[in-house]
Amino acid sequence: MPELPEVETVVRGLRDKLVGNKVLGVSVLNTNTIKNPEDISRFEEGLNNKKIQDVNRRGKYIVILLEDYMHLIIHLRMTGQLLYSDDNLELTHLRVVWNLAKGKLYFNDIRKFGTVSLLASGELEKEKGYWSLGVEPLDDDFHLGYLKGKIKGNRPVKSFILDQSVIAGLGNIYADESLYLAKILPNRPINTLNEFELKSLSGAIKHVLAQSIKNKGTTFSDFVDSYGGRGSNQNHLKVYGRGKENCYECGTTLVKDKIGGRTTVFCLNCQK
DNA sequence: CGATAGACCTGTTTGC
DNA sequence: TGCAAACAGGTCTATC
Repeated sequence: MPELPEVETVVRGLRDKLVGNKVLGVSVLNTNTIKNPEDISRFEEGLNNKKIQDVNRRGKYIVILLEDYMHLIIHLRMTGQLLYSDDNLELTHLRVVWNLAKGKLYFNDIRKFGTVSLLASGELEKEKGYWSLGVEPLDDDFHLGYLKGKIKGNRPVKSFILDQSVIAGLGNIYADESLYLAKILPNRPINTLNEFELKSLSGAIKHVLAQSIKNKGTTFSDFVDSYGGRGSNQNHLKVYGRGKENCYECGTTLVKDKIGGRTTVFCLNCQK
């Protein structure tokens, strides 16, 4: 479900409610949600009476920083939801609950793919996906030079930009949208893109992500913000989910194909 | 090194 | 209508 804009929307909603708040206790309802289940007692007790100092996002990871440099690292994967409420919520797929001095934090996840781990500062490399993340695409250091430095081999440009060690937080929706906006075919080998195309691509990625954050993310079915609200960016998508429909720009039937194992939609006329 | 398939789960949509 | 297959925003691992 959630890519960078959705995770950013969740983090922005949580920050005010969590920073300065304090963890009183944790209930784990599905042990497999915890990344190191053998360490479950440490997870359940390690946060008691710890103050929350900050709530941030890195790629698609949510990072909650607590006293003593403890990091609560949460990945929503496909259907995870992180909800805050002052009242008791009845949730059908509840996996973890944090009891706070004020309110509660709920991790709800239909498919159980989501993960939560508790790590000290010196242990962050244990979270391999987190540790090896590439640049934040909305930061200034995501630019032509960065992309050129990352290019090797000839894999499809779509696989390249979905690689989290290249661009942190880009997922299937915004990869397709960015390639459409940049007018580049998703199966183009990455080493055939010229500088102009790489520049348009990085610009398109920034534009598409920023627009979705403004719209509070894309909601098809499961994504909600930290209060259960839906995003509206699904009303602005140009290609994702529109296979066999007509291109808004030229009317050509959009093609749906598999690239790098992921469903991909594009316009054979607008994209070169 | 890269590409591909399968695994992890549950719910919804599609196709015969 | 009914049921089985296919599919879904994401990673991780094994295998070639």
